[in-house]
Amino acid sequence: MNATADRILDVGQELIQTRGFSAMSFQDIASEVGIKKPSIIHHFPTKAELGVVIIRRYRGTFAAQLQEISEDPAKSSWDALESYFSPYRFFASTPDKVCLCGALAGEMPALPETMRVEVRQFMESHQQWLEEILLRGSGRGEFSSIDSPELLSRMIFNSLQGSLLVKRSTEDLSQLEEVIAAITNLLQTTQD
Amino acid sequence: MNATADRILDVGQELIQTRGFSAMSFQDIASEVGIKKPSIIHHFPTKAELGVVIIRRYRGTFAAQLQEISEDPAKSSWDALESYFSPYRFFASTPDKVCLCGALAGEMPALPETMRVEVRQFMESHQQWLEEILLRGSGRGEFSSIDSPELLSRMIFNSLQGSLLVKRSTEDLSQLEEVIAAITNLLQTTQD
DNA sequence: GTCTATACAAAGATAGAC
DNA sequence: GTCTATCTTTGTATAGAC
Repeated sequence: MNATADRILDVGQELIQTRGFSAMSFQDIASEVGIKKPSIIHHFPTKAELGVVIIRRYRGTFAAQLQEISEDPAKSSWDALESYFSPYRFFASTPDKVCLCGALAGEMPALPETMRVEVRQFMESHQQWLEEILLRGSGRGEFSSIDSPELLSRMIFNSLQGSLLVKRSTEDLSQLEEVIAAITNLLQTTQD
Repeated sequence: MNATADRILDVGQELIQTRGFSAMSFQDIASEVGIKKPSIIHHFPTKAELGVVIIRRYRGTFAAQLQEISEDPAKSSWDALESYFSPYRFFASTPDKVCLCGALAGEMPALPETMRVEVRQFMESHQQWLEEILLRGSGRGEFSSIDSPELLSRMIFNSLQGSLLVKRSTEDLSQLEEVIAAITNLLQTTQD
């Protein structure tokens, strides 16, 4: 049944984002969905395969959104950047939810290789997208002139992911907003 | 025996930094140290208590180093910042080692409260130390004038922790150096 | 202080009935 | 497609001999 499979993916993703892949079990998912453990295994034969499907789905929705944002002629580079911040803002508004791939990055050594590949691709595609937006915004004169978009895109990406990581421990939900403010200042006033 | 307890702490910390607290077991430590599981429990009755002692020790050595750095009259604010980057540089040079508390922050929801308290204090003390260095360096004219040291200290701290997190997934060890370069540029040229 | 032996719980996974 | 029942492994932790 497709609806059940979708529920399993939804609940599984939620649990990874709040507790982590290692700490999440088939039993947790089963209880939440309202079925038994073996029913999950019927849809996803191993935990690793379930993990891979969850990440692929997550990557897919992000990829579609990022493409839409960068191809929208009505959006300035500032708009594009704001759109990119949006999911981080959502995660930051919750006490313990983080980016799916940020959560998985924290337990890379414990993940099966099939999942590590997916996480790596997520990271690389996001950094590349950011780099393109920076390059474009700088070229159009929307952002301050940027010496190295590659370098700056990494700092931005790392600080966003880092904010979610640190937020979980300090429970200070304002950290992300402060990082975004710092990034904004940076793009307005400096020649990096 | 004190030497055994120290070995347990060393190996336990190493395993948390490379694999994570949940993924690490008494068995892993025992094998590495060369003793049996119950011998560990004789020194540290529960996994939570072992975790707390490891974090306290880590916090302690960092606290001593940070105090020494900021009180050294021979060190400029740039020197202090460079010294602060040093352990991150070391972690970044390894394929999968991260800051102990960065690793633990990734699994906060799965940690016992006694450990969460320790992690939170680590994060807060580091951000505060950075803020003081920024304030001092800005006041002395060593750094560019900084509008909000609190805001900037958070971005720097989050981007450093984020670099280690992301490095693990991309296996691109140069990420941290690029972030440090961006921070340096920022403090030299901009009024944040 | 370290060991053997064991208790107990929970994990991922399989077999087979319905 | 979902279930009950079970296997196997691994985890934390305890009891008690040496």
